[in-house]
Amino acid sequence: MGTTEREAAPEPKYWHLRTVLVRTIDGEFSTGQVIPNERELAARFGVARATLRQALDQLELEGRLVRRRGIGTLVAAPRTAVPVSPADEGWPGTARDAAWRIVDCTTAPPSARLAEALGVPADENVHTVRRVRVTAGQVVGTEALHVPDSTVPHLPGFAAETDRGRSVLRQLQRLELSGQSRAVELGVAEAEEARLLERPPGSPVLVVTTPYATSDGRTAALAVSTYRADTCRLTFGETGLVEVDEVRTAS
Amino acid sequence: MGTTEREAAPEPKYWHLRTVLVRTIDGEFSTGQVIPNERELAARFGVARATLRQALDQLELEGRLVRRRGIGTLVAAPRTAVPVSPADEGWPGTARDAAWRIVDCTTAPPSARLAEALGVPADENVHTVRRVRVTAGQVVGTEALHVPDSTVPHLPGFAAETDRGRSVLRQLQRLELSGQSRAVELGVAEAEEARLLERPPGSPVLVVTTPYATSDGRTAALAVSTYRADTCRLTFGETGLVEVDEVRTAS
DNA sequence: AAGTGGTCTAGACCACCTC
DNA sequence: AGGTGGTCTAGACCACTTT
Repeated sequence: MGTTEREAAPEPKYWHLRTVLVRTIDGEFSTGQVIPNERELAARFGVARATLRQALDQLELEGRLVRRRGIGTLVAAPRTAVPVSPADEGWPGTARDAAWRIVDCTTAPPSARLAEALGVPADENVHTVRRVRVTAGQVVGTEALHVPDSTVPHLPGFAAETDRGRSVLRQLQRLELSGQSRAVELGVAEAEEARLLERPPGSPVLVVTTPYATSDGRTAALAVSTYRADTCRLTFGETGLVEVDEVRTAS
Repeated sequence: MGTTEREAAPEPKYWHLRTVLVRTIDGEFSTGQVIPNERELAARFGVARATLRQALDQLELEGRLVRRRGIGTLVAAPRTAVPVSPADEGWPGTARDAAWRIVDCTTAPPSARLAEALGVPADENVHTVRRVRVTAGQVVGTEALHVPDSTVPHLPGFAAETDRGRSVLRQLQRLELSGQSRAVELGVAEAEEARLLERPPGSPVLVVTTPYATSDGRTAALAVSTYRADTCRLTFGETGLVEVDEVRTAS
C-alpha cells in the first residue's frame, strides 16, 4: 500500500496529556489516592489549566478519576458491576427488592411521547413510580416506572406516596409480564435524576429502556432507568456475579 | 415567611443555555438542518464562545447535535437502533454476517489482563480479529474478538489477514458456544477504534464485553465491541427486526 | 478567501471543604 | 483562611470545507 508520509496529524495536547496521565495513574497511584491539584499539574506539564482539565474530563468520563470540589482529584475504584437482568430488577421478580428504594409515586396524564410508547389515550392517568437503586450504600441508578391506570385498576385511594408505589409494584407482580427487548444508550442526568444520583446536572448516565408486555402483546408498563456512567458497568445475563474485569487494552 | 436566604442554587450558565437550546432545536429546527454558528450563538446569548461550547458539548453527548469542522452544527437524526443480541452478532449464528466486515487479524501473546480473562498461559498465542459493524453504509461499531490459539487449532498457515480472520470465525461457529453474560459501560475511542469509527480520539463509545464459554465452562473467546455513543442505541432481546427505524427522512 | 468548528491561553471569580 | 475543583471570559491561532 502506498502509505504516504502523511506528515502532521498533530495530536491535540489534551489527548497526549491524557495518555501521559493514564500511565502516571496506573503506575504511581492507587485507588482512592489524590493526585496533584490542577494548577500544579498544569504548571508541571506546561499547559493552561483549561487544557489540563480537558484531559481530566476524558479520564473522568472513562471512570478512571473522580473529582471532588474542595477536596481534590482521586483515582477512582474500578466500576461497580450492576446486574440489570430482569431477575435482578427486584421486579417483576420478588427477591432483591432491597436493592431498590421507592422515593416517589405520582399520577398524571402522560406526555405525548409517553402516551404513544404505552399505547394509551392521552387522557388516561399514568402512575410513575420513582425508585433509586442502592448498592453498597451508594445510589447508582434511578428508575421511572410508568404504569397506565388500566394496568393496575385496584389501587388504594389515599395512601402515602411510597405506599402507593408499593401497591403498583405488587399489582404488576401479579401480572405475567415479560420484559425482553431493552435498549441502552448514553444520556445526561437532568434536574431530578441528577439530584437523586447526587451528581451535578449534565453528568453522563447509561439509560436503559424496558417495555413490559402482557401475554397478548399489550404494553403494560415502561421502565426508564438511568445509571451513573462514571461508576457503573451494566451486566446482562443469567448470573448476577460477573468476574470479568475491564480488559480493554490499547496495544 | 420572609425572604429566604437560600436563594437560587445558581444554575450554571451552560446548563441553562442547554435547556434553551433544546427548546429551540425541538421547536424551530428539523433533522439535518444547520443551526447558527458558535460565534453568532454566543453573541446572541451574551456569553463567551467557550461557555456556549460547553452547552453544545452536552447536546452532542446526548446525540441531539452533530458538529462538523468546516461545515457547521447540525441537528442530529434520532439514534440508530443497533441489535446486539448474540443472534444478531453475525456470530456464532450464521446469518447477518454482512453487517460485520473483517478488517484485520493479528496473532500475538496476550497482555496480562487478557491472559487472565481468557484463562490461558501468558505465552499462548491469541488471535485477535478486528471487525467493524456497518449499518446503512455507516461504521457504527468495532469489535476485537480475542481467541486463544488452543480454541482454534486448525488454522491455515499462510493466508491474508482477512482470510485468517474468516477461518477463526468459521471454527468458532463449529463450537457450541454460549455468550450469556455481557457487560455494557461507557468508554472513549482510542487511536485504532477512533480511526475505524471515523471519529476523533476521545469520542464516547458504548463498550460491550462478551465472554464466550464452551459447554464445560471454559472461556473460549472474548469479544470487546465498541459502538458510537452519539449515534447508537443498543438493543438487547429476541427480535432483531427492530431495525426498520432506518427510514431515511427526506428533508 | 471566507467561514466553520477545534484547540489553547492567561486570567478571574465562585462554591465547597478542611483546618 | 487557605486550598480545591467549577465556571466564565476575551482573545488567539489552527484545521477543515466551501466558494
